Amino acid sequence: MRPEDVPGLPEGVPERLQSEGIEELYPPQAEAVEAGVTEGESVLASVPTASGKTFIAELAMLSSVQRGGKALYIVPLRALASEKKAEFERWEEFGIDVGVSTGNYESSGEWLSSRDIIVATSEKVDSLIRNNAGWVSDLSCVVADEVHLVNDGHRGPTLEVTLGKLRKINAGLQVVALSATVGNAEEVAEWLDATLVQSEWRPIDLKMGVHYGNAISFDDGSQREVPVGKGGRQTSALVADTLDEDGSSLVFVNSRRNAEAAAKRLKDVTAEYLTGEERSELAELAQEIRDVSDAETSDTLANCVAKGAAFHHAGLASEHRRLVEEAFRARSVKTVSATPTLAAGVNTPSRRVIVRDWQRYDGEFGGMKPLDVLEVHQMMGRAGRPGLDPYGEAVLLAKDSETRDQLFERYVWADAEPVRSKLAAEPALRTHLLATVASGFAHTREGLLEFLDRTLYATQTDEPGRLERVTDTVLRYLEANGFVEMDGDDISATAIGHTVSRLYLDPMSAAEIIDGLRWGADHREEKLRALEGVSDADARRAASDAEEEADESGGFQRASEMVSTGDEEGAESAEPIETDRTYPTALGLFHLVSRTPDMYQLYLKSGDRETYTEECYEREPELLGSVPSEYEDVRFEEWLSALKTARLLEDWTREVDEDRITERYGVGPGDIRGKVETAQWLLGAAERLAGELDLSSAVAVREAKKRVEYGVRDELLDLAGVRGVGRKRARRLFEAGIETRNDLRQADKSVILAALRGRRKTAENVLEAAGRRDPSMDDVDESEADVPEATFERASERTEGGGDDADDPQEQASLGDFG
DNA sequence: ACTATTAATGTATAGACAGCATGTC
DNA sequence: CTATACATTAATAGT
Repeated sequence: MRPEDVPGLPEGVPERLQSEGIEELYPPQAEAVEAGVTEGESVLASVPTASGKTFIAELAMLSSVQRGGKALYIVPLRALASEKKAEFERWEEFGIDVGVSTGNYESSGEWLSSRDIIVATSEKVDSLIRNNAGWVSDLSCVVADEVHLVNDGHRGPTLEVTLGKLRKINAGLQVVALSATVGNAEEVAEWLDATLVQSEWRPIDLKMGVHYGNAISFDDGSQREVPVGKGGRQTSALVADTLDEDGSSLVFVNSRRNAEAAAKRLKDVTAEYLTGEERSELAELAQEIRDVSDAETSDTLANCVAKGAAFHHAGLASEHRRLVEEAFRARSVKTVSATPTLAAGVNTPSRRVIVRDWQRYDGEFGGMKPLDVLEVHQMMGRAGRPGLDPYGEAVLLAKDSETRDQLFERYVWADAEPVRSKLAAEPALRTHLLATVASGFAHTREGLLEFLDRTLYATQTDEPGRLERVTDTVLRYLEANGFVEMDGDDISATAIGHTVSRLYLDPMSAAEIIDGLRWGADHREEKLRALEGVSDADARRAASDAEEEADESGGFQRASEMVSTGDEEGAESAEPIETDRTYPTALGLFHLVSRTPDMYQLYLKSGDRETYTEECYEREPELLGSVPSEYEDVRFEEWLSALKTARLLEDWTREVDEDRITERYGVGPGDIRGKVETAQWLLGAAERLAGELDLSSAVAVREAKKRVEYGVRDELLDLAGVRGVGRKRARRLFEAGIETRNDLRQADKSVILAALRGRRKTAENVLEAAGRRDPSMDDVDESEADVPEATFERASERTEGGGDDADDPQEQASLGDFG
């Protein structure tokens, strides 16, 4: 089938496709068109990765808009939203507007209702439905990308319920579901009332195989000799072998540490193959990576990248990830060792994919658990760059012939598992039942059950009555916590229930927050009294901490870090501002939101149990709730890991350097970012709840939220709110005597200029943002700045350990990252 | 006695969505 | 109840 044979497309589109080089549709695409995707028919396309699934969706959306409709494209990750948007924007010349809506980004300009194609995550769509976004009922076509994710226990139910709601709101809605090849595609298609288009066809051939001994055996019976050499490392040999043919490779491993370790080893392999030009290109990239963050991870990554290897995992800052992905696509980075992040994320094809680890530790399982076939197939599907490679190679590694046979059996020959709905789990139903009631999809128990009956879960349950039972349990929970009211058969959401639903909170999180804030209000006087003594104890502890660190640190670098910490915490004890004025304290609130099911908690390492047990009793007066008994193992442990998370957030708001935080909590820069973002969201929700329930803590919550947002102590809140001023500049200004926004308007310009390290343009922007009448720095003399410059040097040493020669863009990098 | 190699022991384990109101150099 | 890779430390062999 050729583009001009496709019915229903806007005029000019087939010509445009031909100019893009599309002469002939891929077989699955043609099949989808025959099934009527461009004529409003629902279709489930279950085909391998990278075989033109998105194009099927595009055809459907274009034809739907052509008929006067509006399309929604649901993506599984925020990072994919912008990628898809950019892809769809090439249709703008045909009068098609594209908009994006995710938690952190919304298309500016016109309202989404004026857009023809909207790209959003499933959670965002769910949220928009809960908040009655008008355009939702105008939809004529919805695309669900990676629909097999309904199998995911955490996020699957949202996709499932959202699709159900969209179809209920809009009878006759065309559903185009895109899925990897799964075991029960028919069943999924049936659920969606869609025609199934299933195919194993790929635009580039994929050879799957297992490496064992000195050769890879492929599924087509062929063999390729790849001797392991003296190092005995299969991965190194395979990467070198690919490089001999000028190809890149992607290595999937099962932990962050392994990803980093593998990259460190592989850099010695890749270094051999670099040209001089590549070297200098990579050196530049390495510097960019270092500039993203001053954490150790950043340095390690830069060192690897300089030699042509990289690692990729969720502990990296998103900027890091982007740089690595881009460099890999541009082929300057020769190999990337990655955790599964990369298999799910943006498109990063590679000549050869090496699935080194096919088992992963699973705490619940209690050991190493083999990965799902689907997951391994996703990784292997990254092999082969369209138009560049003759074929892709995906290789598993085996140490003995037995494992080799087992791997062939388990992954190479095997079909993917069936997709199974995870909707009947309590946490999922808690959220979705409340939302279903609150947004008026059902107002009786029967109505709820009827709605649930249309989900995938209902079509595949083998345990009749289970859904009904869990529904009743959840309804009782929601009623007991005051989120719904039941009057006979009638169920309605309370005011607070509506709020919780709209805030997109797990009702259990909301309950925890409300309980905590109320508990705080009840114990306010008593706790404030207990806190009187705390600032001294706190100071003593801080001082002894600093000494300890001084003892164990040798060498120049450590010593300088030590100085910075000691000084910084010393400053704190001199001026105990956090614990004596407000209640609840920031730590108390951080702990509260951290023990919520919406916060992914930090893992307690060995020794942490003791550390945080001690910390817990010291800071007990600040915590909003009574400490669980140490004998209640699980509850106590959760309490402690929430405390650890809270301490990380507290450090962040005490202006502790990023690299100190990563070191202290054993996390990466990306994790800090994630925690900060989540805390910001939850504190925002807490503020709303406190306001709605008339709790006096709303002000304290707001301040804690602001402090997390800017990453500063409270005395900098005013300054950090000025555009162009982040935690570092605010601190400098403050130390130079500029303490408020008003000071920025009034103070001597030379002082300000000096605090901003003599950067005139920056200073002007800052002054303008602060509303100063005469922001110009033209008449300010460099020499006048001499005296305050000295003041500033001291200030800089105090907060940053001195010796910080960072350029403006560098300082701002971390700001932008976290802001 | 001292270093190089190896064995024993310890340790840690993937990922990432959402409110609201505006805007980084 | 289940594993594995890496890092660190202790033990052993070799010089």
